[in-house]
Amino acid sequence: MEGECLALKDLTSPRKHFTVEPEEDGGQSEQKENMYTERRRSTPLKSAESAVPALLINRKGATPDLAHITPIKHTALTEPWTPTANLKMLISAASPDIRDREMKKVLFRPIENDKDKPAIPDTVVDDAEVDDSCQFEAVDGEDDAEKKPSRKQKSLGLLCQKFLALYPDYPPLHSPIWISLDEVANSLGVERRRIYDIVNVLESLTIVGRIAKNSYTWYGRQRLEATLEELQRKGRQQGYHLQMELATEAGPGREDDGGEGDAGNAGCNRKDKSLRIMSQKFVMLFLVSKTQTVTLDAAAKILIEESQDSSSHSKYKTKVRRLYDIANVLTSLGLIKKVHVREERGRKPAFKWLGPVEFSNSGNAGNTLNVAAITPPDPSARPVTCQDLRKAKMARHASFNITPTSVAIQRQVSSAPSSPRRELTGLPNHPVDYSRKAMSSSTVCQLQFGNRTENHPSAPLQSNISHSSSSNSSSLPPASSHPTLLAPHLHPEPLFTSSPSPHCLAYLPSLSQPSVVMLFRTPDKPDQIPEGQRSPRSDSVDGRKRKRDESEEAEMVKKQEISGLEDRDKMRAGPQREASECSQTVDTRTPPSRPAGLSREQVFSENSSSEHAQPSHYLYVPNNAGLNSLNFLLSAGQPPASLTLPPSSVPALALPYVLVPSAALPHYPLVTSSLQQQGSDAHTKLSFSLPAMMSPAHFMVGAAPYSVAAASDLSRSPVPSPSTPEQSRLYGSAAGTPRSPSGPRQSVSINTSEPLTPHTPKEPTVSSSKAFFQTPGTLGSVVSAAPAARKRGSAQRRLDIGHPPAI
DNA sequence: ACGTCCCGCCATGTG
DNA sequence: CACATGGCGGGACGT
Repeated sequence: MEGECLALKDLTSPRKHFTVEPEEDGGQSEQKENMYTERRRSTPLKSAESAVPALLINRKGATPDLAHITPIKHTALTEPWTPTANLKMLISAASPDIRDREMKKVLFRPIENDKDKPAIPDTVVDDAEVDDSCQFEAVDGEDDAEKKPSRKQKSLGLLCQKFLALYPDYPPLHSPIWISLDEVANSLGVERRRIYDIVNVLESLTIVGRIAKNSYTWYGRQRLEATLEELQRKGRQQGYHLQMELATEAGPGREDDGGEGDAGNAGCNRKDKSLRIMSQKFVMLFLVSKTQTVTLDAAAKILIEESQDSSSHSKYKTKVRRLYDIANVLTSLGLIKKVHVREERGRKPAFKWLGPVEFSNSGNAGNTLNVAAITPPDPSARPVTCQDLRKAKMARHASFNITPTSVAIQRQVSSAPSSPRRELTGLPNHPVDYSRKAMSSSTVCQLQFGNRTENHPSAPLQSNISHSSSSNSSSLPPASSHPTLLAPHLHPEPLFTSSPSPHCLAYLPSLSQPSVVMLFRTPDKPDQIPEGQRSPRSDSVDGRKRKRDESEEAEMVKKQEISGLEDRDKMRAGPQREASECSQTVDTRTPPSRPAGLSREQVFSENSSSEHAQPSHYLYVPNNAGLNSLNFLLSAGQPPASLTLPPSSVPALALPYVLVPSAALPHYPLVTSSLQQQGSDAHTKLSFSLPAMMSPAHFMVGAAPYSVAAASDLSRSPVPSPSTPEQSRLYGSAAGTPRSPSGPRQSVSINTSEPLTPHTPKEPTVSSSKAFFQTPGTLGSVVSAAPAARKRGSAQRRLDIGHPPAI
């Protein structure tokens, strides 16, 4: 026993955390509870404690128990519990160094980062506050553990640290580490209930994957980056960034909006509310946030359907509670830290993201990248689900709730590590890099990025939305936004899968800051795009597209189901890979000025050509100009669109792309439409009335400094609209503006008018659009399989992947 | 007094 | 039905 325990301990704590942490912490911390920092320290302590056989033993019983318990899991590896030893081994094998470094990084980073953060427009984060502290007491050391652990000592954050300490951040790929919840609970001396809380959050980040009933596989941080990237993508698709803005700024009240119709979403199953999902959503908020700081309040509101109504007040409280649980775990992971944001009203508790934001993943060369890489890589990726946001918003009307959709969340079960992931981001080496921040500030410009594309059918599938919702638009406030479509995928599926987004973004780094080029690709229909772009020829046809889409969807659906049933991993892998192409397109460097656009465009298109994925439209934002000046390049191909377009457009046919001044856009009304496709989905989108545009998928804006731009993407909707070509949606969101209070962005409307573009050097803000979003989840449901609905239960997920719970 | 959030009841799911 | 999960919120702890 002891040995065992010890082993664990050893493994865990010692090396990594300790060393590093202490140092840092000391400096800063003040008090907060669980910071990762603390963790570091605490860990040791804890570990000690826990380590101490006594503790464990106590709880659970004799050592034997432990033995019993444990055995199971590790077996896989080789030995049973002794495994601890194994673990150690693994760990060490894993390259402790790396881990350590990482840890260090992490640890340190935060601090640095914090400082960086510039002020934010609206909210300011107090740096000062930030501290991490370790307070926990780390202090006490060892012994006391037994003593009476204070409440803090029993905190989820600490517990999580202990948990994390048991396993290597980067376990060897081949040898999976099995985790038995019972064992862990025993070893950590806590009730299983608590372990569930931790594991659910970890699962949401693909740090662990569920295998079966009481067993999980430990993935460590290997997949983390990919997962985060995926979450970011999804978050953007969902329009969370918009929401964030709204929420942030606006007070309570209005944020909403949203939703619309889909309605569907509602399904709130247990699962929907699960910690896991909530965790993903919460993380998404950080990833799409310009400031990377999310207040609890905002998060709660966004995550709740209704924000704060009175009625919902209790909900709000509950949500906040859960967010604390999640935050504690994330803090332990070193992904966030607690800060306070000053707002008009006063200060609010908030959390700042310390993890990577930009995944540059891809960074690779520029562009390209592999999106594919991204997605495919891990199977495990988490399913995400997000959805809800919109719901939340929508919530306002009760009506929305009505439909539930199912979600299909299935969880994937385990995913095997199967595919080799790509490195997307360089994971391999260093784990996470938190560097991004730096980047943002300094580097800036290049964001490269990737894009992904995917065309893959899968996406479509997901997309489906409930029909019902579709109608929505009317229901909503006009403005609304709803919609985006988002991909339905969201939820249920694993991120990856869905993820592949349809669109590509192109970011042109080269441009100097100010200028940005956004490429929109139509997600859905890849086919079209390519064509259009390449040659002036028109493109095609909507009809065709649609069909395609539809068909694809159908396929997708099937796939999903299947996959669900089987393995998600597979799914992911497959589909995703395709995506990659888009990314290529961009070059990093493109010429700066706007004009360049054309050339680039082509470039892009070509690259992308590979599949369909090419961007169909480009949004070019000149440096100086703000959104105002945005020009849209539409591919000539677009069908109808051209017509509408203003002058420039006209030529469209002839030209591959049409540049549309932003100014012109206004003329075109934005429309939200929901489309339905075949039965299944309806999407709503925002678009200009112009036909032409496509739906863009994402665009990125690069701007300068600070980080990242926000991107928004849109979703994709595959569907062509029935009648119109509305393909385009816009969104706008751009990044950057610092807005302060400013604004009101209109929701839907695009930013065009707004200033967004410019990212100011300051911070990027997101743009305005808020809009839409929809619930992802709902959509996801696409599948609709009805059957599942009730399943929601936890268990099910694993097992059932396939089902959709729809409600 | 208030922000956090532990604790564990008990609903939901599963086998 | 027993067991596994995990939503949920009362109310305690910390400050």
